[in-house]
Amino acid sequence: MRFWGILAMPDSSDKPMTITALAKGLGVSVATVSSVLNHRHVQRRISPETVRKVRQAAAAAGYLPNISARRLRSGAASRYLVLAVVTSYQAPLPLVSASIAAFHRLIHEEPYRDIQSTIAVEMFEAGRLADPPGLLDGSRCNGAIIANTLAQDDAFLAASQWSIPIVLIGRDIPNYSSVRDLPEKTGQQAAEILLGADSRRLAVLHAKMLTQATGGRLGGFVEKVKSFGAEEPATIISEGFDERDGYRAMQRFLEQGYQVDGLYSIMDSLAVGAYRALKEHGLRIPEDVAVIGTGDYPIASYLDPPLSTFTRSQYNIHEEAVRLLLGHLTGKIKTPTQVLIPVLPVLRQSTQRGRPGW
Amino acid sequence: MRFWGILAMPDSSDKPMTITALAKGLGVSVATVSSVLNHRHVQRRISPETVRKVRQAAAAAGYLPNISARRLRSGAASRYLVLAVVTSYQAPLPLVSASIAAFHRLIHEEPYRDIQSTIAVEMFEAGRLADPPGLLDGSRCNGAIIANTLAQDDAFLAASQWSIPIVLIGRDIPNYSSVRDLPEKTGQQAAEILLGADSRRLAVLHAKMLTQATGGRLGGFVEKVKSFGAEEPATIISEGFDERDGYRAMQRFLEQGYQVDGLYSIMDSLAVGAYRALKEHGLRIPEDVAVIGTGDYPIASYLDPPLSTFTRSQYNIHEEAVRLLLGHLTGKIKTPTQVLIPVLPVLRQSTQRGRPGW
DNA sequence: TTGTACGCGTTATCAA
DNA sequence: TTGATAACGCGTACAA
Repeated sequence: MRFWGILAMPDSSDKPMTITALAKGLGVSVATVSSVLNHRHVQRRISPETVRKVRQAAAAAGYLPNISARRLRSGAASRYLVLAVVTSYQAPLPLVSASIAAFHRLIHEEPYRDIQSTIAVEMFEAGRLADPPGLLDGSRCNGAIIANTLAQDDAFLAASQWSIPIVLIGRDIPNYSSVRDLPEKTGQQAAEILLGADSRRLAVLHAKMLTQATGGRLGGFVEKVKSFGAEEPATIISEGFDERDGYRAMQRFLEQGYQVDGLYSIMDSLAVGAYRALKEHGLRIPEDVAVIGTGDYPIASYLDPPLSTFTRSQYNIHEEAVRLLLGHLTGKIKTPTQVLIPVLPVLRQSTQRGRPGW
Repeated sequence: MRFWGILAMPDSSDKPMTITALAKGLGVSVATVSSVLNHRHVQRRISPETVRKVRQAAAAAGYLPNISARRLRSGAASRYLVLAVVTSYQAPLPLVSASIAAFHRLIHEEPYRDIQSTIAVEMFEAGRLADPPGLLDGSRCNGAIIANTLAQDDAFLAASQWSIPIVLIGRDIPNYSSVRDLPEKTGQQAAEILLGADSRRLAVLHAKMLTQATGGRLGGFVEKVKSFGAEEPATIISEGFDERDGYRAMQRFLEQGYQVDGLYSIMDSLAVGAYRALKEHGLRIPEDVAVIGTGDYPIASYLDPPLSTFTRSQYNIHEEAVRLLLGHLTGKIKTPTQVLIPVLPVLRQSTQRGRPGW
């Protein structure tokens, strides 16, 4: 009987298998094990019997190589930067790909040409940014972009000291570099546009979970409507962020008999769902209800009618964030830097109401 | 004189800066440098002067910590698996997030609970999968999912021997595990559906760059139309994959006076653009032109009219790929395994033509 | 207030 | 055909 059984034991306290342990168990040297596991046994002329034994033991023990050790040993490792995109499980994922795309685009540009890098995606439960290990002490990455934090996460950030450069997206915390837009401003503009389209019974559609960005838009919108002296806007709350969520929330709202002639959707995806609910209720856009979204998703201009919205600042935001992070890493930027991205309205047909000829 | 780390020195032969070199240059010990760089100088009671010197030297030299060494040293490192998602720059990025999402979802499920992992995103120029270093020899990751390969990449794969488990998405190569659907079948079904909707002047819309999946759909479609004895379908080729590309290609096609009463779009995103071009040309969907897409993007059912398409197998594909990879890593799966994901039509209004009452 | 030495898991070199 | 050992860069216990 072989004592490999130990290793397959689900007891999580046991150390992961290493080449050394494997070698000891088999009574051979680490060099032998290593060469077999790396297909170098031919050139090293290991006996077939040993090869078999090693392979079997490795498989039985569930051996997996330690990548950090391999990289360290390989030497090339020291030239690799590990850059992390940190986001919450609850956030819409396509936004992550905006950062990844920006990383890969920029890393090939001139000043960063000879940086070798790995992009890692780390995720945390919304509100529990403190959980993922190795972030603070820099044992996971050389630098990180952190997005989609909630208030608790921001508090954690404000209280933490990092040993690696960090760039925040969508919020501003003292001593951190950050990139964001002015969400309150966006909300205010949305209100102005709807009011300017002669809408007076306004409503705002947003997801249950609010970040600093979406919360800011909501706040700016409500505030502006009030200050205009108009009726306080109705609030339509969806479960999640996608089209279906928007559809359901809007449908429920209309079924309850609420009236609306101007709708601000905190995200374009929700507006897509709202479109359908409105149409199903026989309401015409923009004649009966003017609609404006946020984000300028690619589909916005292909909706029927084309959706008014605000520029897709996400792309710029992520790109600027990557630029900041690389700036910090290369020493070109030395102090915390805040970047503000303007958000501009893109007016299409969905808000052309009461203003023929626009 | 100062030397600049990784970046500023164009001479790529110089080694990156380490704390050892830093310490030597300053005439202090590595422990001192390390403690300063990790904010432990207070507890270690390093003199302010030394702290200042170390910080300045580190900044001047462009010192960046070696993450592999840190992870190795931290011990926790040995429990981390590095899992890579490998895709091409030219592929649509949201697909990447499908894999990442699947990883993060599954890694928290029961059998994998105590696996700690890092998700790395590696990208290559389409057709040059051989370029990114460290993939083959397993010095970058413990396992990888590879998607969006072109023919050249597939040839490279067929000829390579890997030291880590690999799962391919969308193609099938001997000795590899893979997950895919049957694209030819999808194309054939699309043809049947359009022909069944009494369309006879068919066209197919696809991007210039074809993968095994998109090429398969195209082939299956054309073949089926021919075998039915109908006129050979017109081919509409777009530059890229997004809505605008679809719009432009379709618009050009219609401007040249081509007639069409049934359109198969290889991807839903292209169909979104085609919708607008068709409407702008005064063509009604589905009365004048039946349309069917592929992918069941979330917006498909919110288009006007709702778009017929094929199930969004991407999600299942990526999830199954992750499952396979984890299976290989944990030793539960020992031999190359091929998984086929069925692709089912989702019939909505855009193909309800000539069949009132459907 | 600072320095020395060890070990993390690998692979390559040299020796046997 | 195989084994012992150095080295990769880092952080820290222990020593001074």
